[in-house]
Amino acid sequence: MGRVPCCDKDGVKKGPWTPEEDQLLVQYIQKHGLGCWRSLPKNAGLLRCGKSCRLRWTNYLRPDIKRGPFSPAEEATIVHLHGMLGNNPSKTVSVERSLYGDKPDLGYKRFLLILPDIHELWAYMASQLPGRTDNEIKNFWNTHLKKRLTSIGPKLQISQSSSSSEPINIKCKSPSARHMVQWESARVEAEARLSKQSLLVKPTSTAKSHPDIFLQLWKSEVGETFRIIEGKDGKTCESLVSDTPPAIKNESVFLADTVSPKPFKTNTFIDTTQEQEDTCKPNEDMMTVSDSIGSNEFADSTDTELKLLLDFPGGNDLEFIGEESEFFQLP
DNA sequence: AAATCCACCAACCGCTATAAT
DNA sequence: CATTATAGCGGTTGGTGGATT
Repeated sequence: MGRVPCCDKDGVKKGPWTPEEDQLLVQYIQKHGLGCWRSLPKNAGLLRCGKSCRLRWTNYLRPDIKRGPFSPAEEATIVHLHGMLGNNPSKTVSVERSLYGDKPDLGYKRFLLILPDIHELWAYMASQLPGRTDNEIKNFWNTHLKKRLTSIGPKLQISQSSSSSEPINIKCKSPSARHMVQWESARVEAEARLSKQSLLVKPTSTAKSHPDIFLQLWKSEVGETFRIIEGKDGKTCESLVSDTPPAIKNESVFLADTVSPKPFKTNTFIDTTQEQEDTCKPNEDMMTVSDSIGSNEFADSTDTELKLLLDFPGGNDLEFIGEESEFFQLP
């Protein structure tokens, strides 16, 4: 029963590929096209397993791969997506909303507008950066961007007193950097809270089968801050969603303008003491809400050192997303 | 000049979902 | 339906080359 083995493990070469092996692989694929990786090594005269051939082709030999350094725009995209999504592979967004019993409302759909349908982070980033592979992006993040973000950490002025119970004061001049830090803080915090709650609350069958962390986020305080946002004209988010398909890009940009400032303030204080005490009060606001930031504030960026990494043309955090229509497909 | 350190990145590993038998 | 291979993913490792001591 089942399939025959893909290749016998004995006699399979490992390690770096030689130019001769590359040539054999490329020539074979050019002649026969992409097909069964299992039979490819034998047919191409390679002493490699099919998996190794596939990886070599996917990550290095593919003709549409863009080599060379990442452009600032590519860097910014990676940083921004990583800031929004993190790199936890468990953050799977399911499109099968019917699984959840309670039907998500329109506000939730809007919430998801800025959270693309991610199944795999690096693969998704690769899909947003034509010519780049997930492996390349992952390497670039691990060796360059993570380090740079760490090194500029002090410039974000995320100060924390000696007591861990003191509030974390985020003072970041760049609106986009602020937005990213704020979102990441909220996301991490919400995850921590959900994690704590999952330990405190008896697991139910429905809770166990709740794989969508974004739905949980939406139902948490973070989502709350999105749900209760008032638009510029005083309407709520939900009320802004029409039944007819909107001009997605414009609406989403507007969403970014209205949503990002409201839940957070310029100096966002996240009271960790309060957080520890409030783990069983999911409905209380955990964010200090202020109206001190509006879309106008996006014009006052002076944080040039962060700008390259974190900002986008036009000063709108999510404007770059507008270039990719895939972002705005409703789940 | 030799030894050591460090950054980079290709390749591997282990895992999961899906497809084939 | 059960079993097993395959494809594809994120995380990690290890070789290589340049920089520093």
